[in-house]
Amino acid sequence: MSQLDDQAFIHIAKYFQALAEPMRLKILNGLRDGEKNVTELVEISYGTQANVSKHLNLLRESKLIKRESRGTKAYYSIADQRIYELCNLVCGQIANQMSADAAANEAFIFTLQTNQ
Amino acid sequence: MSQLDDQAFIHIAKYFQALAEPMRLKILNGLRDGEKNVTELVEISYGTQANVSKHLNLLRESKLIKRESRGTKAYYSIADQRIYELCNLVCGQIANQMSADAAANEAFIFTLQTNQ
DNA sequence: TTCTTATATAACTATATACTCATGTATTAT
DNA sequence: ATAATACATGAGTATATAGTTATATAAGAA
Repeated sequence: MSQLDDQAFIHIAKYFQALAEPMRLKILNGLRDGEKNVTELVEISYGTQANVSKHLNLLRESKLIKRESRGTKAYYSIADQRIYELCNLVCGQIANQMSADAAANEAFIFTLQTNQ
Repeated sequence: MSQLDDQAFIHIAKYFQALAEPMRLKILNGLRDGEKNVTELVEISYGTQANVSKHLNLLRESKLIKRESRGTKAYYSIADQRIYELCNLVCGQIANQMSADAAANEAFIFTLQTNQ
């Protein structure tokens, strides 16, 4: 396998890594209906301000979200419309439809096939 | 956010976590054209036998692949046909098409939209 | 049985990262 | 200028995990 491939796999792995954290999924889910500032995201996610800020920074570095500073507040939103496909897959109503012990994978993959 | 949601996010995050590792992506990519045994996967991935075995076990626990023991060999394959969609997204020819410094994210998301 | 091949796993190390607490910085209001 | 609000960030801790090395297990061959 070429070094080119290796780099590709590293890139893609990092992409998934950004999505591999419950708090970050919560945050992305919270951004589904439009931009929110940090305080709002803290409330939604039941996290601490410091921790949410860090996750936001990581998501921004991963190009999943973008930041716009207005006054004293920082508004975050999905960076790229194309990401909505993924955000739908990951954060959609699936979460609500799922029973606690039903495999999340099932719902997730099912949605991947049918939602497009 | 309900505890139900929390559980869902945890499940989905674990799912992504399984994909968030270059070696595991290599392995999954190696399985695209059908089952392979451990030795073959070791050769493909340029990993050590012990390490590949561990990744295979993790992928199996995540239900991404399945194992079939025949004789002294263990053959692994994609566990669920539905996972091919994802495997396509992640491990497809994109890797070859990408230049080393081009953002992997771009190619990945583009494929998500067009590849179905 | 003994040897070889194929795979799994235990012990260990190194690194990454999620989290908390405290503090820094920037913007607006008084 | 001072205070208050909103956010970011550094230091430190705890945990998870990728990797190596060495060993265990299991099946087939000699």
